[in-house]
Amino acid sequence: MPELAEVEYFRKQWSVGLDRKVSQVLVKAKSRVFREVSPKKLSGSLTNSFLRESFSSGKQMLFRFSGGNLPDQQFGWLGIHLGMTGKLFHEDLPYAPGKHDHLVLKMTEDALVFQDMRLFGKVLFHLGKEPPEYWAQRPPDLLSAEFNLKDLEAFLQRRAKSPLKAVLLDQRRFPGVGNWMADEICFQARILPHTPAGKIEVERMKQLYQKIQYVCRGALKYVSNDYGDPPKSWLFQHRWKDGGTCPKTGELLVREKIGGRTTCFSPSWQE
DNA sequence: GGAGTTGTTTAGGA
DNA sequence: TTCCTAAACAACTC
Repeated sequence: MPELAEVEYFRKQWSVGLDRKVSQVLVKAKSRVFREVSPKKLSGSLTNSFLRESFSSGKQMLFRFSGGNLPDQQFGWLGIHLGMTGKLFHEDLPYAPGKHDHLVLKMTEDALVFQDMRLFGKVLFHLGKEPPEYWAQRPPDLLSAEFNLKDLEAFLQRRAKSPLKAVLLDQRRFPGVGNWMADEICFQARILPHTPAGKIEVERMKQLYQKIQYVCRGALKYVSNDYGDPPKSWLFQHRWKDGGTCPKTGELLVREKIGGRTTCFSPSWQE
């Protein structure tokens, strides 16, 4: 379930390859994950290069390579989006790619693997001194100072009629927020997910702003290091199946579709 | 066998 | 035009 913190967890799985040489690049060339890039160019460029650095921002990851076949003074920038079921992991060599492994970087001692069962993920590649354009234009991180209350307010006004839940899933403003985080934010801020974004009053807006940061920080703390779960006091632990109860009131949680996505909330707690 | 699934893009309707 | 919803993408599990 790759949202903000899961993406950060997966990014770190490839850190064993930092400053190691890519001895071989295996690609499943016809895979849908290469729909926006030439797998040949990617594997040719990265073979014999060194993994230097990695970044994550929202649900996007970027890996920087240099040396090897790459032109002098230029970097290879490998972008990965995990979609619904993508994962990054490392395995000891020798490693035989499985059915859903689309990209494998064989390093000195490990294989760095991108696996994706449902193929909603994608691979991007850019050659140049600077990161690719789409990376430069990504929206501000929710835990950065650039994400402020005023902008939040303005954005909710712009989508005044949409349910808050649907608005929170918009990656252009809430990078990294996925289905469970959107529900958790509504739960922690005590706002019902169907509430039209334009109908949230000033006090609750402040609460919402704080809880967005609280949920992002908590998710990173609990999930990004070892893929652990958030605490029992979070909706997260109770939301996945019918019959779960609210950790605040003990009442039955409600599950329904909002904004096209399964949404879980506690009616009396979130009023 | 049918329904549901953690994400994003697009087509088409309001 | 603008904004929103539903469908499509694909392959698994329950």
